[in-house]
Amino acid sequence: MSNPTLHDVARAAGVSYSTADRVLNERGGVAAKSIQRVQRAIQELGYRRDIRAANLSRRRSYRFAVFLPQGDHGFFSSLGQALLAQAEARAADRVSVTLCDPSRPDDAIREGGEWDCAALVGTESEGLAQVMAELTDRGIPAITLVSDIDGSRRGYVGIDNTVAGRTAGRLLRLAHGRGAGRILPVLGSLSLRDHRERLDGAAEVLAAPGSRLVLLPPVEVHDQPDRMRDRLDAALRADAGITGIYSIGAGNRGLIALMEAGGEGRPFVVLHELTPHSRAALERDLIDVVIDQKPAEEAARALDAMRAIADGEEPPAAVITPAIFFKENLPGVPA
Amino acid sequence: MSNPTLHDVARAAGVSYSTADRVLNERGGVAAKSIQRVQRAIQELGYRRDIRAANLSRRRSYRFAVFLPQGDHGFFSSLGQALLAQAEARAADRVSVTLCDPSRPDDAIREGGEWDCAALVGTESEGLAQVMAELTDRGIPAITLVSDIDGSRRGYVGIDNTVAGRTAGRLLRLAHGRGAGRILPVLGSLSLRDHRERLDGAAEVLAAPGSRLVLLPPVEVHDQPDRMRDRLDAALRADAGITGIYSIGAGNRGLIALMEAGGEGRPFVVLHELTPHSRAALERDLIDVVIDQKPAEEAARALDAMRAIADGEEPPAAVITPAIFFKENLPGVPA
DNA sequence: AAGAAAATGATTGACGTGTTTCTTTTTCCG
DNA sequence: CGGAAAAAGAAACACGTCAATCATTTTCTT
Repeated sequence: MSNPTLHDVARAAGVSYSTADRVLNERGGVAAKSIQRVQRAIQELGYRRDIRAANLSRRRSYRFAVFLPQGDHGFFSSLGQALLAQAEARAADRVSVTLCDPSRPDDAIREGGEWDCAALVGTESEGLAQVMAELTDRGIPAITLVSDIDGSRRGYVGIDNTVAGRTAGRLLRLAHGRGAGRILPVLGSLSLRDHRERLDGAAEVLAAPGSRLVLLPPVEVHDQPDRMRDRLDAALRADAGITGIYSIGAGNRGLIALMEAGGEGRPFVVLHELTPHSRAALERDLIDVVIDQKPAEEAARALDAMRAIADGEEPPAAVITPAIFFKENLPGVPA
Repeated sequence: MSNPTLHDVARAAGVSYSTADRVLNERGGVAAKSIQRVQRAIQELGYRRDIRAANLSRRRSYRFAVFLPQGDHGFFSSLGQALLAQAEARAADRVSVTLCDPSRPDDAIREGGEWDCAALVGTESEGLAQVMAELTDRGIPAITLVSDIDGSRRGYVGIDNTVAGRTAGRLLRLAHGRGAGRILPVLGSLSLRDHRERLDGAAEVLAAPGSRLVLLPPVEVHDQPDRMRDRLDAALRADAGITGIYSIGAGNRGLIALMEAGGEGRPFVVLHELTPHSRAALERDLIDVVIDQKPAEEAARALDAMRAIADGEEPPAAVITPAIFFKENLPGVPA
């Protein structure tokens, strides 16, 4: 039989449907002997519960919360949009997503929210620990996005930031051929785990045998475009030998503006996240490489993982391979 | 109402459930006026049929066929495995996949197969046109994978091969810095559309202003490792100035063997598809870059598209962004 | 062995849609 | 106006599971 039902299982086990159901759904009150017989029948028949029928019956819906920092941050907003778009696309599966601001712990939405799973974007913001505690308190499982967090969580969806850093390092080395150079890393803050990991990854490759590149001490710009512009400008003036820039975090508008003003002979620039700004900068040869973590895919995987958890399964491993964009391989604008 | 049912629609339209059903499923025998009223109600309530309930009711299953060239071709076999694995993962959605050999037109499987949708891997093989005719004949919709095909098909899932070629070109330019060089393209056959597109993409970038690279005439090796090795060996001996190789198709075991034997001072090598061989070669510094079209993702998108078509929807656009792998950013071995 | 407790069986009505059959109402046409 | 045809309604069963209730049987306890 291609698709045995629970009735078939019950028959094969020599018990009633009720008993099979009690075993399957762990309702208790079943003799050990019967449990074994049912489980064996499940094994032998290769029974798998029809999730569609089950969800239909229990009027199941998937209510997910995503705690996403708000504000002027291109990547986060596009991740938010991708999440909402994905939820819309899965409306037939009764998936809904609520975006929450982690920095407002007493958010009304959060008060009333009854969620089946939550996702935390792992920037070490103030409210996040509080949110985690609250979720644990209420027994709501959580995964992390973008950057991992220590603590009890059920899975991580996002890129491997160390690998991303290594990628940047490799690209910088490629761009320098056999020549020497000085690379300036710019990041939001050293206290952010994802930034630190990227920096470490890059450092590893730049320090490897055969490299004639030097990684300078990182500049912290707190993801702010103006600060990015000022600090970077100062650093470039102070050290005329800088041949490469690795922008690890956000605030790249400031970097791009500087490159635009800078004239020819600019350093080789690698940065993260494909946004309208960075895309335009690539096209205009103001920067060289964009490493993108593909918010759309990340959103899809995040919902997959949260759904699996809500269904009581193990979330699938979801390490996203970041995309590398040059001027020449930009994706077509979706029609 | 969050999730209106067809009953709700019927009530809102002031007709019976039967009539609403007749309109929804286009069974005919409904007055134009009623059709309009029902459709308006669907619009206003934002009704969407619950596909799970619908599938449950009609005992729906998704039976897909994939026509995949067999034989000693790492990528195709990993794509095949990925497809089967994906089907297994979606067993709960009643998805099943049958792999067929396009070069055996009288295959027993193919004879008896009743499929809801098919996928054709678009290598211009002999049997493929016949398969397409057969499918059209039977009214089975089809999509293309890996390489597009002209003709009546409902969608394409895979990478943009022209963009992939441009990517290779850009990487080769990067690797040469401002220096000059001669690039040797190696491909299966110029009659294969995907190979041609990749070559064109690379040519475009290598011929762009500022480039000091020359793209040599392509060598055809018909995806065979020994031929790859022989032809490539001959070409490298004939032209000592070759500084880069772009391997567009398969048969890379021959290339890798040659690089291994070749000693130091080898050219910069870009090739396609991450396989155990190419991975090992990257790790051992025998080649430099692998452009991968991610068979697992391709399989997932292919099933998404086929399912959408089987459900009578428009398949989602699925242009996959190829991954670029260096030695430094190889994905971890899945645990 | 009687009674309590535990285990099991039997049955029922959802969930939202598909599908069929049969009846009733409306519309059309000569 | 009468009859046929078209349109609409009503009802039932199915799909596989969940969840609850109630009746029955088995097992355990004293």
